[in-house]
Amino acid sequence: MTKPAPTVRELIRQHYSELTQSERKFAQALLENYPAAGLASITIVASSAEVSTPTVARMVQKLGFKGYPQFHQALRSELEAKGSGPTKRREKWAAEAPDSHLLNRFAQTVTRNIEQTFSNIDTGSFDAAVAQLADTEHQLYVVGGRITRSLADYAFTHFQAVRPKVTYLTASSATWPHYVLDMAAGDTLLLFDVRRYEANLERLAELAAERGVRLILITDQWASPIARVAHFSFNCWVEIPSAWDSNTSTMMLLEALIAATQEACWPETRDRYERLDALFDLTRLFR
Amino acid sequence: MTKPAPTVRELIRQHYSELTQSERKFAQALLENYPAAGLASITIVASSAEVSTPTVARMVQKLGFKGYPQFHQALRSELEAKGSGPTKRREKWAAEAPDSHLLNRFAQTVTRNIEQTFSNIDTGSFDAAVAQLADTEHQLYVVGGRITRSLADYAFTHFQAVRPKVTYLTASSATWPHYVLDMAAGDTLLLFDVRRYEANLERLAELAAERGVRLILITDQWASPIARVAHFSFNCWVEIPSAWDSNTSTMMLLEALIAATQEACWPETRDRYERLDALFDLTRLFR
DNA sequence: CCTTGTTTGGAAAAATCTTTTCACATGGGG
DNA sequence: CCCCATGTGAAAAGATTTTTCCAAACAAGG
Repeated sequence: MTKPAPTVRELIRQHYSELTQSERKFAQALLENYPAAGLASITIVASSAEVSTPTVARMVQKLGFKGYPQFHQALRSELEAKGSGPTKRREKWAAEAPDSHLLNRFAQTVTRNIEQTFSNIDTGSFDAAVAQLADTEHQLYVVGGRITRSLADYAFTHFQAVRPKVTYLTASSATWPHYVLDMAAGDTLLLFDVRRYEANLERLAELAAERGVRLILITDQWASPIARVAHFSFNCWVEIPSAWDSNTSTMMLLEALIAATQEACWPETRDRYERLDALFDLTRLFR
Repeated sequence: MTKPAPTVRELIRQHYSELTQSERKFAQALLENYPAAGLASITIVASSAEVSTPTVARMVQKLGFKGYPQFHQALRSELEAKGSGPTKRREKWAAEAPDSHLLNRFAQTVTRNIEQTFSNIDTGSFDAAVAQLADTEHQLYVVGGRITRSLADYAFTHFQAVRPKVTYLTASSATWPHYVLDMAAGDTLLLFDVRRYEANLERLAELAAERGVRLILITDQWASPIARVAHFSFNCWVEIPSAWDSNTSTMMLLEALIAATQEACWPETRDRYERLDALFDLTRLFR
């Protein structure tokens, strides 16, 4: 069984009575700004607590560390543990299944990907991209790669319901130039490109960018080369222990964009949904 | 007025397109364990990200720092500012965004859906369904509804890579009888049907069931009527505060099925992937 | 006022870390 | 197929940090 590894904070409390005056001065400074005040070099840390370097060195040894680097390392480990701590780790996902069941392992990995994806979104860019997607004055084009084509398709289906002037660039890249023909400055192109990145897509992005089209790129954590010319790019963590990549986080980000766009386009969108429903009812009558 | 001093996270996003491959590798490592992963010495940080020391040194200069110590200092300042801020640290998804931001609300709802979905999966059925999907003796058909068509398409793309004998039933339900013609007992039909449930799909399911085809249904929490004739059904929680349903949990379940099927079909699947890669390389040569 | 034991910080030596240089590797373009 | 541009890491050079040592300062008791 492994020992619980006491935190530096606990160690200080524990050894406080043995500490000398200067050492206590440093201990106070550290506790008042924990743990940041202990993460610099010993010289900086010492001078900002207004004690000498050897005082700090002696003290960390009293706490049981071999030297300052070990003390430093301990603080960092604590911080790291804390970083992954607040995220409520679900032990088991599928009810009565062991942790080792593929379902649980898969759920854990993908959840981690989702967390990473969302915590790395810049809300400013997100809002700006949504404003772009909600600009119904201009055309919105959607395109995806070999795998992400399905996501582009999903995006198209929903955006078409949310707003007018949406065009889906078909899977066959041979026809893409036809679409570029009609692209105008101010239009928006929503691209999906996860590895392995496709040269055709990149070329399309360049052509569109040259014509003043605003590019919104949804890519993976390693970033497609298109990121260079895109106005907004969003990175999705997609890696799973498998021969292919998981697009659950991609899907979730896409849906977030759709939800935000819908909100931005309200109430015109509500009107569209009502008309759409009416149309579905009509097709049912015909049958 | 002092400048807002961008965080290192922001700097990385901002300069991401200029970064080289190894630099990105380090950037990823840092983002995944932020900021602890950047608070050690440059040598330690570099080796734990599996890049060389100069790579890190060059990168921090690209970010605008004079050297590694300045970068280190910036990270510590951020940490310090965070620690002295409001102690009430609620779980946030998008960094530095208020809880009320759509992104965070959306993430919370969808995460709840995912939890519900996965904790309600019966692992026995899951394993049995996977065995069915991995049965390469028989044909596998995939079909989806108006919205879930994209998911069916995604499923098709991946299952086609994993195993032979996979057929995608096109969007146009008028042609579905043609496919039914060739369905045989023991074949598998993977159906997606979330509300609003489609009569065409139900009719197709009945026809297939009559012919001894095994039905695997992926539906929503309220269950499509097809569940009555399906051999396995999986319910995905899809409700979000919106006019449409979220299919992130559906996507995740689908990917879990693909991952499990891939594992069940190994090593034939590996062989297929290798051949697929070779074919892609060939098409690149043609261009 | 002296003595003794302890604490403290300056300074130098030792160790470590950071930066720069340079040669090799890699991959795209002619 | 070769060449060139760019990216990468090994290693040396330089800078900093960590540690050790020691003398000065200090407090308490005789």
